[in-house]
Amino acid sequence: MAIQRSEIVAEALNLLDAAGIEGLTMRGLAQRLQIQAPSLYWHFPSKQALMDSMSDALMEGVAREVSPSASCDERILQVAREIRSALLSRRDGAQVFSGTFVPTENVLRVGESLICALRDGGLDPGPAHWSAFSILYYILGFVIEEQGMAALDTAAFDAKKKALQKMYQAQFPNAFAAAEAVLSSDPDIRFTFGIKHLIGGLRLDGNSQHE
Amino acid sequence: MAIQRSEIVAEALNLLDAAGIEGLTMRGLAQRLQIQAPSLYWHFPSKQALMDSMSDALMEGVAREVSPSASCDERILQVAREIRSALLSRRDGAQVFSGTFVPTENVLRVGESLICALRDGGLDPGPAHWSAFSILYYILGFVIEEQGMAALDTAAFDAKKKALQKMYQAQFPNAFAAAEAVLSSDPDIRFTFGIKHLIGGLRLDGNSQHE
DNA sequence: ACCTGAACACCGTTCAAGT
DNA sequence: ACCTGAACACCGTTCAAGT
Repeated sequence: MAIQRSEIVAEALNLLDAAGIEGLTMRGLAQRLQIQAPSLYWHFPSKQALMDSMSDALMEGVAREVSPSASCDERILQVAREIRSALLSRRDGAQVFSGTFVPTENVLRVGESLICALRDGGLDPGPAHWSAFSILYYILGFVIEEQGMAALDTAAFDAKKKALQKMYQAQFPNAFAAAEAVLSSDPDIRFTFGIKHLIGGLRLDGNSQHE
Repeated sequence: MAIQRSEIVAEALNLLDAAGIEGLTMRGLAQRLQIQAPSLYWHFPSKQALMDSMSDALMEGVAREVSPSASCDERILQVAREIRSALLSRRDGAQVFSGTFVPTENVLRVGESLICALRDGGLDPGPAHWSAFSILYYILGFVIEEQGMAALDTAAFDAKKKALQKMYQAQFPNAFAAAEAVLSSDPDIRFTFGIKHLIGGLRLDGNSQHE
């Protein structure tokens, strides 16, 4: 019985979880599927095409039901959190997703939900569109860094801290404080704080813009 | 006469320009330097360490002289443009820079300049700090995508457009319009529009917040 | 239509040994 | 201190051939 494209993608995500993006190899994937590596090239023209499908699959459950009664802020916050969760759900998920723009159904639906909420918030098409990208890039950048830090072993982590200590703290006091925060504060809290601030800056109707 | 670390980094950037991130190999670099690949491991413990140095070198000329007379908005805009230029100055520069946080002098100076401008704009340390990350992530995400699109040959580019056409335009009208814009509009204009809107949302003193 | 065997042209990294 | 030769353990991809 022939193997399904969807099975390959699902198993590729399992391999990603188990071995990280470095360990995501065509040979390793083939082995898990009990086929030979070249067979994969009948289903996908390249590893990149497979990773594009993985990116789409990552967004499978995101923005499925966006509560229409919620405020625009809340809808954006909800979708943003769902995107982050989806990227975090697999090791190095953000790195897989990053890179090239993939105009597939799941990705477009996520984009649509963000832009819709922004438009409902009173933004014109242009600003809504740029704002959606700002939000996506923020999430992607945040999670790439988050998963990158998580991938460091304690030795590498300490090395980073050491490198930072070696800089003159007095020379770049603000950047130093920011770097320390990245290395030590709770990412959930950082994410919520940052995304709320980003949303709060978008001048949507109905948020406390003038206070 | 022994080779300098800085020569290796400089040549690595040249190789990046010539061959892209896929073609950036220790063997290829060694050849350009007229040494053998294993010799590089006396100077750098790993390829990643070399790429960290490349990231730092990319930021070499950024935020060197930020005009103190300019408004906060203008200073941020200037630094943002310098960062984008720096990333664009080498093929796949944004991808090299992306990934792990590198707390080196050039990187910290760039961060410092952004946070300083934000603080001068009246932001408290926390918001200034998150806003700086939002701006950095926006730029990084933008340029990764920009360079990713540039790397597509015309066949791959057309394939993306075709994939987009195959989606029901009516299903995701806003995302569709946004995707079309990414594929066809001038990146310089898109960048300026997006970053200005992002800065404009930060509620700095002295910009037209209430209009 | 779907898969394999064998091969091509590479990788990053280690390590003993050279100078 | 700095570099080499040889090797280890891999890669993505192609392609003729099998079923």
